Amino acid sequence: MHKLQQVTEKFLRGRGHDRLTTEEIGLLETTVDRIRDLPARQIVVRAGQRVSESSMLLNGFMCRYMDDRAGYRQLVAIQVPGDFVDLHALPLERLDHDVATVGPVRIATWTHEALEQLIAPRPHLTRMLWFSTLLDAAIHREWIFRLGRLDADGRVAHFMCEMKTRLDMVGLVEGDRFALPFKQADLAEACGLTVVHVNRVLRSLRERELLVFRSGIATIVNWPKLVALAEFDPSYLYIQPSTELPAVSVGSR
Amino acid sequence: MHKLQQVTEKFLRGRGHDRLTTEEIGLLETTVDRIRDLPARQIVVRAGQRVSESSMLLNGFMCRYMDDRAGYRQLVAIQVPGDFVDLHALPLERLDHDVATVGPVRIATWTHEALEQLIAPRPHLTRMLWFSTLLDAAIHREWIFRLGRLDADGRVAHFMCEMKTRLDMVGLVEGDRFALPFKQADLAEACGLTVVHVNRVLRSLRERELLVFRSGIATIVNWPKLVALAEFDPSYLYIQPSTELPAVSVGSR
DNA sequence: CGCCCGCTTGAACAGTGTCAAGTGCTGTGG
DNA sequence: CCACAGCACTTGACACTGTTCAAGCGGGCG
Repeated sequence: MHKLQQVTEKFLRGRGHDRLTTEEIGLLETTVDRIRDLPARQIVVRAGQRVSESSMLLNGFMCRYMDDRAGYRQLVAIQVPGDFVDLHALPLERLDHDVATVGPVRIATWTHEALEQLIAPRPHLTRMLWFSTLLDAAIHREWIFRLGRLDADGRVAHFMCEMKTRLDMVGLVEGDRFALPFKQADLAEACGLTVVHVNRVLRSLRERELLVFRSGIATIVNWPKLVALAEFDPSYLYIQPSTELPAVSVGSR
Repeated sequence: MHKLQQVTEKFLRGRGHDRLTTEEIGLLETTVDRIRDLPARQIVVRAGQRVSESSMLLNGFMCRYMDDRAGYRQLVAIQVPGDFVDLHALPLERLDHDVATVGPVRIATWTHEALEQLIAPRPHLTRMLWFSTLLDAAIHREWIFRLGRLDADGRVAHFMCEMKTRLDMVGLVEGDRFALPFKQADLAEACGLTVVHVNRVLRSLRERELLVFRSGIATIVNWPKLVALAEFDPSYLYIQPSTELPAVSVGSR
């Protein structure tokens, strides 16, 4: 039905020690329930809701977030192409947060029924999916660090370093530039800051010639300095050190 | 070797929809590699280190943390009795953070070899272990919310609400009091604050008659007000709503 | 053309950090 | 038994980071 690797092409690309087998890839490809396009800023899953399918993001950006009492959002995760967006819903059954698109996206969806049948007799595949949910957890931890220990400049810089590195792994960085369909308000929600202050931070980063972010395009101007400001160490992304992969450069440290 | 449920007694207690079978419990009990006592403030795993065993916390408190450039720590997780401390190391193989004891602890350890043999032919057990690592991820997300959206009072209050609720599930709350072998400096590291400010927050919570925390004992004075200040909604802890469990009260909302 | 949304800027203010000093308890050695 | 050292905690004064409130700008789209 779907060409081999059409859907899973970017999944776990460059991550971890281990790899999906060709058979596992084929099985995932053929058991996809459907592929859908969704518009920007659409809520896909509501917190507390029972979930019976999980999706992989093929194109675009999605986010997961929680609301505070005043209705302000705190993003708790960003998903980029190749990420399983809500695979954790398979063991958890319901989610503790909302899931929404940022820009327009294309997603592939599996029913939990199909996934369960697929993984039950396949410990290795199960392990790979488990691993992918733990990558998200590792990123969560780094976000805790970011919010708990970095100042505003560092937070925004760190966020950008992470995005650059993750997008690089799936081939979505061109030279020193990458597309990021975020408003300043979205950055604010990701970094625990106000829009006004994010604006000032971006100006500061631009004036210090570290990074330019304008109209959804981020341009890295001085990667080493940005990394230093962000105290960014990509080891939490579990990037495969050696690589027989198609040229996917991995942001230097 | 170990009496049934001696080790796993508190594991996943009151959590989630599903449950370990008696057989699975027995298998976990009999495959424990060893049980150890460790002193307070001992580092157990270093970030980046290859890990070949995972431990369940039987008594005491452990934490996971990351260091910033200046050497200050940011706690990214607290483990309480019944938690698998570093089970995520099984799929991840190495960890992106340090693991240490807070007070003195007792832990049970399984080799990854044993766990792998155990889970390979057992999809349901695998699922339960996967689930338990995702509970940690859900807590991570709530910590992101806590740090991103709450002020200092709210953060400390939220932290205390979470501890109270989690400890309640494993029977470690007596009335409105529970032991928490934390220094104010530890709270600071968990809440992204300075020690000085944690001290002021604790005074404020005490004076407002919400919570008293002194010499490692937390006393809830006004739970509803504390919960409100913390914007605490325990649904992220995936507490089992119905319960045929031995009387384990679950902090009211 | 004009409106709206996202971005930008300024000024005043609040919350938290920093620095510095001091208190009180506990354990230890004289 | 007391003195003292060390550590956790406490408090005050002040600086600074980030927020709040308010206003203005600019470009894309109906």
